[in-house]
Amino acid sequence: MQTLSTEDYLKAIYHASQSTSSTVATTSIANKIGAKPSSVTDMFKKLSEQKLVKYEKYQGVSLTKEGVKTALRIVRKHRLWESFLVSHLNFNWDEVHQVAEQLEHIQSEKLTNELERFLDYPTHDPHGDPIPNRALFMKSYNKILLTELPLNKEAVCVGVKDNSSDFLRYLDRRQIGIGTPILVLHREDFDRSLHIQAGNSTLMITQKTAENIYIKP
Amino acid sequence: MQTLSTEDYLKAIYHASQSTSSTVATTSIANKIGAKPSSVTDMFKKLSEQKLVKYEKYQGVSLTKEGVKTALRIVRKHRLWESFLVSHLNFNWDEVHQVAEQLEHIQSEKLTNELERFLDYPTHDPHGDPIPNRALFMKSYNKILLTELPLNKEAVCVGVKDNSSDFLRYLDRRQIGIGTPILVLHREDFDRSLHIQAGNSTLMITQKTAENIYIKP
DNA sequence: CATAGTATTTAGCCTAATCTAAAAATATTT
DNA sequence: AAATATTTTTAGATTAGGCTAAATACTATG
Repeated sequence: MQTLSTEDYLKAIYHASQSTSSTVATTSIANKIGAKPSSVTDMFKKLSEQKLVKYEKYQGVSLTKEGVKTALRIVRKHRLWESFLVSHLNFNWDEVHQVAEQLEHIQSEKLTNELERFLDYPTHDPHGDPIPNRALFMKSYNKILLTELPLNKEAVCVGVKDNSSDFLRYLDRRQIGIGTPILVLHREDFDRSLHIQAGNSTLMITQKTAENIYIKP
Repeated sequence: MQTLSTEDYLKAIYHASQSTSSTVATTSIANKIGAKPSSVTDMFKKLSEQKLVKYEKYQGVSLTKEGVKTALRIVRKHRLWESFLVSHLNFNWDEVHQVAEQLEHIQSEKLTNELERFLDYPTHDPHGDPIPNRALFMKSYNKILLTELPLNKEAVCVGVKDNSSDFLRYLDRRQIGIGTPILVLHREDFDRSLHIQAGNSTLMITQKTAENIYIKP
């Protein structure tokens, strides 16, 4: 049984290790958690004693098998709750994160599994991220960033990289969401901005926007 | 903004003060919370500084207006979540308490109010306890204990006093639940046990059982 | 109404999770 | 490769919430 804090650390390490092939650095976790590096070091030691991470001084951490499982259990809950908030409680996809951060710590296997059943076994959350099933297995689309999409090739938006409220509301205003069909009409060599067709409308987006949108051709 | 612990104390004080017309004693809260009286004294001081309770040494505590509001906000969430668990997630009424104890601490006005809407503004939880509305107002039936019901007077079960799993499962086996029509056929003078008709079946219950069932004539 | 018994508070200590400041190790640059 | 910069760890302190043991205040009984 974990404390709130250890769960937060495990989740942060899990996410950080998704983007780094090597071990996860103390500072990167400190930034995610909003704590000082010295506090993170302490926690690394604690998690290491519980055999949830592999930790060697000055060498960063990596999750053990058990650590990954614990992290995935939290990710599962987080994404199920986000789905519930959007599908049944009128939350917008930019409003769910903060509340799900609390709900993900609720301890009840039955609750999680019944929620999943109630939602009819969703495979992806409102941001397009895959939801681990009861066996903690998940399948993600083989998605690519919008910056990689060749001209005039049909594709569909399946996710976002940046989950900030600001970015999500920006996409709302542009009427881009999960499932929106997207076509790149023109790529400006000068600043890598794109003219795209999103749904019915034609619009221009910057490179920075394009590299935060996942699509499936 | 309260911590988990202060919320637990406020709720415990609220419930304790429902059955005591005077102030709430240190020991009674210690028992409810599962802490030592000395810890409770410390917390009383802390809550007093925050003006959530009125506390004078050796005289027990009582909630201030603000304290009552805070407590009711927690009770509201607790009972809404219990309702949700039973009505949509296949929980039995004896299984909801523990999970609701966690869910009641989730901070999001929107979540609470949307949950209430989703459940179609329920007025009572699965145990028959009234749910405070958005304005923290609630109306309870003018219920009485089954021990008070005169012979052969029609009544309906509207709540339970003991919320323990053991008692609730016992009632399940007897097919007594919220809404079950009840009629007292005979009262045994010797041990105050009752012969009652509950729904379609006739059965015998002890005085102890009867004094934990609320009915409305 | 004095005294025994119970309830409450005080004093001092513990643990988890944080912090700051300083020391040590690693990384980078010249 | 030495010097400098950055990252990480250590040491010691802090806060919230809890504990035990001892002191103090209330309550009830003879």
